Amino acid sequence: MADRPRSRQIVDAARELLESEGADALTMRRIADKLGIRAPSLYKHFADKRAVEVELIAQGIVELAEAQEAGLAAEPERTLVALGAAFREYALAHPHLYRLMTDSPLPRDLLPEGLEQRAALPLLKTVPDEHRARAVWAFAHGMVILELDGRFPPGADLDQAWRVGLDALSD
Amino acid sequence: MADRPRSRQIVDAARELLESEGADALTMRRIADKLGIRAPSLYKHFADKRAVEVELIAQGIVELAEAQEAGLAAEPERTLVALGAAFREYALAHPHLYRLMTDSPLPRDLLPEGLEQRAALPLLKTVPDEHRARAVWAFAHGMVILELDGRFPPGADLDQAWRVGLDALSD
DNA sequence: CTGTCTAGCTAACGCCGTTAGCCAAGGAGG
DNA sequence: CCTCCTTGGCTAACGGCGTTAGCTAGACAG
Repeated sequence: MADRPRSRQIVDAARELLESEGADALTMRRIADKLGIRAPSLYKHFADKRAVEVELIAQGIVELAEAQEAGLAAEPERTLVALGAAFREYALAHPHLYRLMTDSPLPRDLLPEGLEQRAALPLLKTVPDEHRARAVWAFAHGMVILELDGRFPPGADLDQAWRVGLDALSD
Repeated sequence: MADRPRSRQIVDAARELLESEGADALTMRRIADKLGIRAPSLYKHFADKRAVEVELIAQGIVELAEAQEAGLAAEPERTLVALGAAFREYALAHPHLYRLMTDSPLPRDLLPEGLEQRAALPLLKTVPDEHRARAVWAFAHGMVILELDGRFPPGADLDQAWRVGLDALSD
């Protein structure tokens, strides 16, 4: 269902709304408006709003993984730093999407099989120990989401915090 | 306004709803129901729903700081471990409140003066370097929110991840 | 020609936060 | 004692939300 052309258009419209105006703008009526149809018609293509969101979440997960892989490829030494930089850069470039991806419990049953492992690959390649990898993930996610939410004091040197954190978690 | 007795009752009702049924249950009508009044009457006490939420957020910040201080006091060695344990314990005990506290950009202008510094004190006492302190905060928040959102693989040994992370960030 | 499926539509439901406007009770000042 | 103002309720309503029910125009198959 989700790969029919109309469904793609719906997801594309949703993504545009989300990225340009944030989560509040992501409503069924607004999506339909963009396509020149009425909101109830969307339900011919998706079971509910959550199903549309899940598509966006899946997109985000894939793109975030790709960004990390590209970061690794571009800077084969200092891999953890490259990984962290790519992670942060993607999140800051797509703040609303990143928030959507992480705001709610992961809808595992609705996501494509294997997506989760795929997303974890770049990190696990760089940090083979699973416990340490989880610590790095938590650190990176924490840094990004606190930055997105403006929780650090204005003017705080976040580059430095990233450096200190990744350095400590490196060895 | 917020310290008048009726206002306290409203915040108490809101907190009960939030903690027992989650954010979806935190509506002006549900709050009013609990007090045997109608939703519009709440606006005699609070400008809008966000103002009620801000009270809850302020409560959470204070309690989280107190929990960390108590944790430190109980285990004066291995301070970072004590701090982390207290942090995690509080968040897991009040998942919906913790989420409310961290889901949105911090409403600095609406919070009592000095609250933010107060909240940071236990950590800064333990980790004087501000950059390292921020890294620890990000790690702790990341661990907690990923755990609350069920993002770690089921069965993952999170105690171990906490240990590895805090140990790495310790020195 | 007939039937079925697709993808649109309108109308409506029950929520939500919020506003406008009314009113009863109580205390303050003359 | 009467008047006036403030406090804290109320009802009615608005515009938005996700969603459902039920209808229909068109394409396409047998």
